[in-house]
Amino acid sequence: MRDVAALAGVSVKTVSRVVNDEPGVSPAMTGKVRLAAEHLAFQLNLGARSLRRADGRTATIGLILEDVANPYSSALHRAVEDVARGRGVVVLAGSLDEDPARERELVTAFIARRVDGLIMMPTGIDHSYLVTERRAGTPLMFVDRTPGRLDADVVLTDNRKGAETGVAHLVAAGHRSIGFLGDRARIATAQERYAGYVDALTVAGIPVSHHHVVHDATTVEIAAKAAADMLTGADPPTALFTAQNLVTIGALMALRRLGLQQEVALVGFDDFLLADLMDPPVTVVAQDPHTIGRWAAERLFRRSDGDSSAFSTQIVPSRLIARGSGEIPPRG
Amino acid sequence: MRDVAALAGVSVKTVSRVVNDEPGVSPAMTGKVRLAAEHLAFQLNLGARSLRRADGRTATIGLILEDVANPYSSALHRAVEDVARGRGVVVLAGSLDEDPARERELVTAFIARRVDGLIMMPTGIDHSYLVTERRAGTPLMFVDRTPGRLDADVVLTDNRKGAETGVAHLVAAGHRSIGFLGDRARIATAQERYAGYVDALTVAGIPVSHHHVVHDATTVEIAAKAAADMLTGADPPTALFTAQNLVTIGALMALRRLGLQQEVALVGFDDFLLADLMDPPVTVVAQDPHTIGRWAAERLFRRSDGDSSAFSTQIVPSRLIARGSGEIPPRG
DNA sequence: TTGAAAGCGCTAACAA
DNA sequence: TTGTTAGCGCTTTCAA
Repeated sequence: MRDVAALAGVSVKTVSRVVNDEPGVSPAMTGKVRLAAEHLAFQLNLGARSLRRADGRTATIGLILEDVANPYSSALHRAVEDVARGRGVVVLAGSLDEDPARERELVTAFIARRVDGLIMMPTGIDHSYLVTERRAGTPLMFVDRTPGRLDADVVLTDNRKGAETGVAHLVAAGHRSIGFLGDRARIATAQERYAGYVDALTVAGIPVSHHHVVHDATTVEIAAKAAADMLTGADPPTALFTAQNLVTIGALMALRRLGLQQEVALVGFDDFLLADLMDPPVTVVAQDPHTIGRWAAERLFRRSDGDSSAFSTQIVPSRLIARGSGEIPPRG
Repeated sequence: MRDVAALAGVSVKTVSRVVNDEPGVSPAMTGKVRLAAEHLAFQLNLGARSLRRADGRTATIGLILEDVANPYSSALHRAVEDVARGRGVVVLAGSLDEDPARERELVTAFIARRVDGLIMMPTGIDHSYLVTERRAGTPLMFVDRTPGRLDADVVLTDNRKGAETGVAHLVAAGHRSIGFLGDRARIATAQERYAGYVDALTVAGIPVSHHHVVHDATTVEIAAKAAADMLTGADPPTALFTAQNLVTIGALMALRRLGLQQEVALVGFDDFLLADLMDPPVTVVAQDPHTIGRWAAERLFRRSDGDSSAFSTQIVPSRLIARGSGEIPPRG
């Protein structure tokens, strides 16, 4: 910038004014400065700007996801990017892998770079350490899960209601014996979805059979094994409700191997690519990561703009998509 | 930092030394400083550091992808993140959407934040504008596609060889009439894959029939329509080679609708989630986005560390995964 | 082993 | 309308 000022024969402050489109610079000056800037391929240093500016903004936000490569996280990422782009803000992204230590590392790394805000899918049970960052002026938004020991803004899927809808759909098809397969039971979303399953059975007056419930199916293989065991054991269910993506896939593999894919009904929580090309096409309760990301980003920017209303939880509705697997009637 | 110094009763320089683990500070001083820093919840400002430091490093790199939400891009993203994490570097990510203007915006936004390097999937035909940035000291790596009008480091899939392998696999199964469906023909990767298709046919002594070749199937629907037209037209092929992910899905939809999924062989370029759960499971030529991302990041950091060897192109091999659809023999 | 002074590139506050 | 001065938080340089 000094070089530009020298070449244009003006002061640095004038260059700064032109670069920032501040009013009160004569067209002649503006022209000279622009020419010189062009000539020297001048690139504004935003780091230096944010160091000096009163608000200290960096026009950068941090996004902490379970894994940037998983479909749900990356769809959310894209939605956040789109909102940020509209404000000239860029996104630092990082992956957690369900590791609270990694979460803290990422928070520290992003705070050290003075992000204007942080959107995160929290892991672990205690997020009280974040009050310090928030007090220091960094707005926080939590997505997909509620933080532990911290009152904050959250955007969530209606896990319980969604699961209830999915299970009720099976009940409506005539099923009275519905198996539940869920992932890591310590995760709040998994608990909510199980609660929704119980709700639907309760409403229908069906008792919960514990040999029809499996938690902690943390991988596709474990889920497949659990589903196969349930389906080949005594008193097999006529339908399955799978509470997470990978669990759904595991169950599909088990059904396929047993040749039961046209016999046993299946509703999965969370949509996945090509679900409609499976045989039969898979009925799911679809989450809406795009809306979750958009709402979170919009709210974050409102906070950043000074909105200091009370913290709140926004619930993004899920949607049942009937494709075939969930409409199979119980075997006579 | 000034506050920490005041509380600890030392100079800012001493605090700086402790924070940066510089040698030559007495344990007593170190202890006092750490205590004060802890007490004040001191967070180093990396922006200020990089402004002052001789090398100007920000410990941040930029990653410009086709779309952070697409599976190929996001797998690559994750690989880059993993390499960066090992060096305490974070990743700014952005989506291009095949738009050269957006590419320039992202480059400008990242350069303004003084990233230590840039990894990008280029779009458009002219990247000569980047010589300025490179001369200013920002190393550049291109992934997936070759930049236009710019000599640079590139990491690519062996598109031509991979496509040839896929088509040769169909030839080996006895097919002599193999349809080609590709996406946007102006993209270099699409051209390479088409060249591989021609190579395989040429090697087998099979002439290329132009009514068996469709380019510019840019959406799933267009691909499905093109596949259906080809399969229901005069002289339908007994096998299909689809040169891109979405094209493969379109073809699968067409085969399904026509009830030909067990009759017509299919090999697709690029793997996709659940390909092994389709009926029949889909044979593909799988790319390796993880390796592409890792190599690109490793090379970028070597450049950043001063490696000034000649620019080079690294080719990441693809791999044929036979699952069923590609092994269907031609109809008698 | 410790610290004082200068300055990275920019903008706030004020002066001309 | 334009410029001068100071200083953001840190590291470099050099001196004690």
